[in-house]
Amino acid sequence: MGKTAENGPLANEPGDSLGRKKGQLHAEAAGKLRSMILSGELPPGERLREVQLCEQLGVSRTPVREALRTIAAEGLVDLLPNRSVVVSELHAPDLEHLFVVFGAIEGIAAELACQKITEAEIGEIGRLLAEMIDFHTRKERAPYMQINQKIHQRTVEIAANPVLHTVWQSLVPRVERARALANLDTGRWTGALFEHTKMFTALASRDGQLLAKLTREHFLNSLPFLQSRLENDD
Amino acid sequence: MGKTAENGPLANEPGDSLGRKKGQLHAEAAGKLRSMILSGELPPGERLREVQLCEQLGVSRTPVREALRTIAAEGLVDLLPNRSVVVSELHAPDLEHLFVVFGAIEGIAAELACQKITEAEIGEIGRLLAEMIDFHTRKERAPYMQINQKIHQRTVEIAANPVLHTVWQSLVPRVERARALANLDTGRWTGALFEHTKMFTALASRDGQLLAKLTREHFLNSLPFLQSRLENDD
DNA sequence: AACACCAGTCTTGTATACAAGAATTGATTT
DNA sequence: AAATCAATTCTTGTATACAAGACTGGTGTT
Repeated sequence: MGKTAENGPLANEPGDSLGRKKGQLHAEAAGKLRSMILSGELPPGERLREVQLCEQLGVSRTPVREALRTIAAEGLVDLLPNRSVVVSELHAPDLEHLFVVFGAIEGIAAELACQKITEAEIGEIGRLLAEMIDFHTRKERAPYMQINQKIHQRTVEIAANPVLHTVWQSLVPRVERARALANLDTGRWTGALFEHTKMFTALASRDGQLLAKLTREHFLNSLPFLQSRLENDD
Repeated sequence: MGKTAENGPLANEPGDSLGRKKGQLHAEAAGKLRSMILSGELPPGERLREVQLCEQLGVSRTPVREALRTIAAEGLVDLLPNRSVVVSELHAPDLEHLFVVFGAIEGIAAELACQKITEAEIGEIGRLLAEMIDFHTRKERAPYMQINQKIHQRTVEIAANPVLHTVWQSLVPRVERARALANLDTGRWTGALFEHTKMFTALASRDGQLLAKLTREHFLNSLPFLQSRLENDD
């Protein structure tokens, strides 16, 4: 009977050389679910049955349910009362709303970051950008996206405004999901990279006004690619 | 021993004339916890023990834990791994962070509202402003605050961006609490009112840039009054 | 043949039991 | 007397059991 959680992918074996912390299965489950949704493995509209997720994640329903609450608050899934939870849809009009707001948020972050950034941090971002360019030339999309995300995250951290950080965090999963789609277009991918280099120049010279403007444009430029892609799929 | 959930405050009595649906205790618990935190009943830094919350809310640990995950994703509490959940802090320095972000959010709302507002809506806001001025001259602060809040809310609604609306709603309770304090100062009260009239002029002439600027300033001007007041209390 | 109704099944919602990780207190040692 | 360690207690993390609400398929009636 109880064969559920003994050796699932999240279970940490005794000989786990990574020294992974135990506990917090719900956090790990939330992470897993996030990436499953962002990767498209769980497409929009998909009904998520709890027991099925339990089997896939190798944990019981309790952490799965808690994880679902977490990602529901992040807007990745919708909770239907007494019915299955479903992966939330990404409609084209909603996307414009999201990107307008998110661009503005990152714009504020950009301005604040320019005021507060240190030389060491400029160097750090520069190294990340170099890595990202590298992955782009090698056409390795997954690592590229990871570094891209890291640059945006570090910028918000450097802005050093916890309220801003919280708001940003609440929006970023949805944006991340959309961005994953957008960069499937190779032309936009290169364009986005070019914009990033311009943004770095503005950051390095601490031109907050310019960086904010570039940041807002960066998001608005991605929008049409996303929207056209959404129209095809859904 | 099982006396926990039979008659807690969340249990819906048979004679409940509201016809409230059963189930969804976790959602109700989340709502209760939200208002307890926003009202200050659960002050920042407070350690939340699950069983204690269970007794207060009259439910078992399962919905309480799910509710905690929800409001944690909203940033109201911090989840310490294997330790108690604590209400997230917000002191005087944080207040500046809050107002910078909130001012920017309302600034975006202002710009969007200027693009979309109808003549009828301009009239509506104008009437609200007139009412507010009336309450100010009569020194009736509570109704003044209510109208004030209504004007800001209508502006965000007119902006017609659901993402923006959600973000705004997540921040407004904290701002509202702070604003209640700030207007205790009569000088600032009059100043705020004057700013509101200028903001209305900008809105009526659909000058989004100007309105956004005035809005941001409106919040920044309130800040010093609040901060001095917080230093005394906490 | 179409519709309504009922039973069986599936899925979620909640409570509780159990285990493991922290914190605390008291005793023992130096 | 102070510090350290051990044992108790407290708290969180996870699994499972049970109940109640939705879905599905089939049967009977019109």
